[in-house]
Amino acid sequence: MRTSCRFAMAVHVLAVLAYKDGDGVTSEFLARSVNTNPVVIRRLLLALQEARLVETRKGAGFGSRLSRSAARINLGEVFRAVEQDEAFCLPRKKPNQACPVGHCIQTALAQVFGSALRALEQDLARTTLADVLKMVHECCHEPSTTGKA
Amino acid sequence: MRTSCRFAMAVHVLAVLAYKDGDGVTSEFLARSVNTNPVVIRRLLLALQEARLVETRKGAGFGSRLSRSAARINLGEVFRAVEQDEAFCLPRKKPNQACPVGHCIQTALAQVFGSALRALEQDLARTTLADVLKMVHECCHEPSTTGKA
DNA sequence: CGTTAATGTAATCACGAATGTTACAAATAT
DNA sequence: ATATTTGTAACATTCGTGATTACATTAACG
Repeated sequence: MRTSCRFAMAVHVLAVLAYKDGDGVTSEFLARSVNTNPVVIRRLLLALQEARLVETRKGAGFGSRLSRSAARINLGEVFRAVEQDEAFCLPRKKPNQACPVGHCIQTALAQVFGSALRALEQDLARTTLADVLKMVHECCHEPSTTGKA
Repeated sequence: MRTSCRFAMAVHVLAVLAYKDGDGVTSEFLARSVNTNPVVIRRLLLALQEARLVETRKGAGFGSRLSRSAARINLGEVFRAVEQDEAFCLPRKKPNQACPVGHCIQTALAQVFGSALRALEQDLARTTLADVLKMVHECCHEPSTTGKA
């Protein structure tokens, strides 16, 4: 399985917004933290806006901030906001409809995929953005960051 | 999220082998059902062989068959056999290490991803290849396949 | 107002991963 | 031996994604 990086980037962006706790953060600042282009960030923010996870304002001195507290945003929502298209993909070419298995397999796979996706989202929903922020803080305050690994 | 098609193809291939119940099936036959090239199938079969899900023999009149009964193969195993590399991907470029969030986010994400992957595989493990075969049969024997939906 | 700072968005490029294809060596049944 | 089939290398093709540039739009602030 290969996911797009959008989910990872989205969590990163939201973690920065949580870290900045209410201050407006520009797409350029976010881009420097993620190490990418501001336009990529803005595209991502559009999806997060639609899902009502962030609020964005144009104009001097603004940018984006969380629209709820970090404790009330879970990663299941983030996943849905950002990976709306089908998570599992089917082969490009349609299977051979003359073969009984080829004719029916996609229906069967749809069921399997649907269930797996629900399980995935449910697990993600158990972690909130506040949990992520806590992990970040713990990692930052670790005494030795110079170990060999 | 976008997965490769390998998992879908693998389930399709295994379903055909289950359908053929013990007979040797050639990569060419499988390729016709999946509607792809035999070499693609053979590459997939290599992974399934390593995972001890199928047995393959060279030579005239052979091919591949399941190495266990369909009821004793679950889709979690198939997923692991075929999607061995990291399911969730991180951005290509490393985040800005000077930013506290950028410095720590990957550790946090690794935990989140690990848990989500386990949940995904556990859900897949609840379905066996025999279940898939049953779904295929049910779909084939449905009286009306001509409905508008 | 006009200036400045920011987002929204279209168009296009670049890159990487996956699949598709061809070709041929190696193995095995008959 | 011959025919059949897999294993595998090498290369082409396709496709999705991220990166980049450019510019219109919006909004604060003097």
